[in-house]
Amino acid sequence: MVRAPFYDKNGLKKGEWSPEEDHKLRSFIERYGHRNWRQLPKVAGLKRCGKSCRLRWMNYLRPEVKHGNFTEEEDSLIIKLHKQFGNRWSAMAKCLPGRTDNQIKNHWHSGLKKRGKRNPTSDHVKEDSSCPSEATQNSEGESGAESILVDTPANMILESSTLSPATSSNTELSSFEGTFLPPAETYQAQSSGDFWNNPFVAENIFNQDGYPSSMENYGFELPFPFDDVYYYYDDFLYDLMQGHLRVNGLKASQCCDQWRDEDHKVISTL
DNA sequence: AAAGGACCCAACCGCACAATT
DNA sequence: AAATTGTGCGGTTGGGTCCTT
Repeated sequence: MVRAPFYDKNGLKKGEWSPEEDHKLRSFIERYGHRNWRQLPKVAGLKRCGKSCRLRWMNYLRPEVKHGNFTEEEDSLIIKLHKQFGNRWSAMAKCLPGRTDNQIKNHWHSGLKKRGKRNPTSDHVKEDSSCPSEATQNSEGESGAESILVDTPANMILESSTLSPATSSNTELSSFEGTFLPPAETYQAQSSGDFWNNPFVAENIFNQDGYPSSMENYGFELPFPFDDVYYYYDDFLYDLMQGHLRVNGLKASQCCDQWRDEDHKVISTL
């Protein structure tokens, strides 16, 4: 159904996502959110580019994404919205809760297009006040749709990078469907740790099988294979440790310069 | 039953734009 | 102000499945 997995010249995996990769990505985002897609795969231990991770999450793994056939109601709404928005799939997606721009685009090209042309006045859906009108669209761009999105609790997951239930890392996708998600503030309070914002505590980062912790000797752990990422390890760690990581109670930034100067041997002295 | 065309959809690519340095 | 980086969007592709002949 989808492209067979392969590795590009940079060693990044392309093509179909394995269940294990899905699990890693989902677990990581549920726990730490997504602030920086480019760094995320490195930290989460995925051999994927950030763009690929973002796409997988946005189009498939997000708990609020509906999987399954479009209803008649949805079909009619899409036809109507297409008249209003043209091929602006993301704008249309904002009016169809649980549907992604990619889903709508695919669905349109796989039949609805013909139906829309064949039966141009067939929409039996009432005027949807949650979507910006043509006039609003023209004068204010997508602002109307944006405000709707941000106010919806389920969409907090999109707007906030820090949310995530700290528990459910093993939950299957289907179990999320229809789940009401509390606001982001609640998640932050419940979360076991915010990888991107708060001082990082070693125990909070998962160190999965197959990803040995090369920094264990220094009192903290990181979740990816040392050998695979060593070429960017220095810069990445430096950024990572700017106030986000504690080693034996000290902010990593306090020892970072020393660590560099002494060729990475410093931390044992702390 | 087999062939082949149509359909479907996940994933990729390139571009544009906003934010940051 | 210019360059760089990160993100989002729309178009396209690859390949599995379904349907028709």
